[in-house]
Amino acid sequence: MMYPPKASMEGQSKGDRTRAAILQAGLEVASTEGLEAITIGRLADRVNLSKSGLFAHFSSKEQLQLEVLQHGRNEFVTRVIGPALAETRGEPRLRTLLKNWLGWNWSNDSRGGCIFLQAAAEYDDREGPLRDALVESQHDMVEFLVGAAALCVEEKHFRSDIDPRQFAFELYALVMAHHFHIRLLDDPTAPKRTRKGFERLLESAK
Amino acid sequence: MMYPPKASMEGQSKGDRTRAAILQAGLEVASTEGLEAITIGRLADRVNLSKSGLFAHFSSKEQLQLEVLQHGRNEFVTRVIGPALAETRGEPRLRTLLKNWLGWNWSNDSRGGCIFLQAAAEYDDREGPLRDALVESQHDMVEFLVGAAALCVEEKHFRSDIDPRQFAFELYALVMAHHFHIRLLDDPTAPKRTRKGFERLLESAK
DNA sequence: TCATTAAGTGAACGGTCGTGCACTTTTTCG
DNA sequence: CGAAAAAGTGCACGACCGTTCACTTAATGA
Repeated sequence: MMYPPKASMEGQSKGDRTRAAILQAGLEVASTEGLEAITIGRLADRVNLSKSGLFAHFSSKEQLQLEVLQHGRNEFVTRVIGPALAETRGEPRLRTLLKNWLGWNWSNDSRGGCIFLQAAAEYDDREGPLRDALVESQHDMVEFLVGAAALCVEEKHFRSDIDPRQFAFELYALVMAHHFHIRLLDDPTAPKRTRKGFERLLESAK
Repeated sequence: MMYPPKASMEGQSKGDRTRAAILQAGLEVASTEGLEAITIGRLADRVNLSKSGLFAHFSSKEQLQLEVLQHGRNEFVTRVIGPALAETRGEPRLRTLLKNWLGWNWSNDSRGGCIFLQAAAEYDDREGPLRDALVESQHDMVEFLVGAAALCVEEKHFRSDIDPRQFAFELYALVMAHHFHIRLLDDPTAPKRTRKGFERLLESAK
């Protein structure tokens, strides 16, 4: 009796805990460097496992990547979508969404990346299950934005002739530009510009 | 005397022609799959050379990538920036710029990619000469946009209180969203939405 | 507690990568 | 034409990759 599982880990076997640690480490790597940058050896070092020890948790590297992506979706729902849904429909929800979305990052340093935007560049030209899963997640994301914009129309926060899909397109555009300016150009004014663009977008929809 | 150089290639040695073919092939690969997807062997096959034969033209793979990126910059200037500069300053120049920008692609199929946006995702977290070169090119790009917007103010096409840098941010945002929707989501309405966003952007600046 | 099962290890495989080198072939030019 | 220089080849190397497998170690539950 040396290292009994802590009470806080109740109901989780050792394997489950290790698996969770792997997926979390994978998400961190994928968010900054991409899903293709995930390497069994590198990830094994990060969680203090041997290559084969880590590999044994998954049937293939692709399966590992798929589960990392799914973990990213879960975390995004928890940290961004959920808080927005808890807000009043219409404009307030949209504002909460953007706030949490811009704070959605994973790395330890101050320039965290987005696993979805990284993966989008990696799989926009490649076929296979990973691309399919990514496309599905981004389709869902767009549809959520469209729905959120449609609610603004419904709640009379927007004019009735506003096209929710066009609104969603332009909102996502701003978030992408934010990511680009922060991460590549290291531009500290990016959040301010993103919010300003957002305000203009809202204003022209009213 | 079997295969004399054609007259059209006058002034170019065989080595120069091979080099140009390599850079062009490299640009095609980099535009769709990224600069990191460039592999000596793959590129050698594409231009019918042996690995070492191709390698002999460059001092390292990194140097090859740098030259491919530079080739991309040159092509972008020729095909996008140039035609815009030939147009009247202000709004007409901006419209020409966007038109050619959206047509800026390199692949054979209908979903050509942009070497800069691909590379942005690849190097936004990595240090080194490649990132430096990319950042410089994108900095220049942004400054060109800022200048083009500033000319709109100067020509009284825009209100005098319009911030050119904010305008540039939002314009680039639309182009990024275009790329994303075309390539990942395979959305044929992307050009229409991009132009609609552009019109709204212009309208709110007048 | 102790046998059963789960979790993790280490070495090895075939494959691809960038790079170096000795060599052959082709181009170039006096 | 023929020699010098340029261009291209073939092979090998060390490093890292994903994956397999026989094995050891640790966790689990009756």
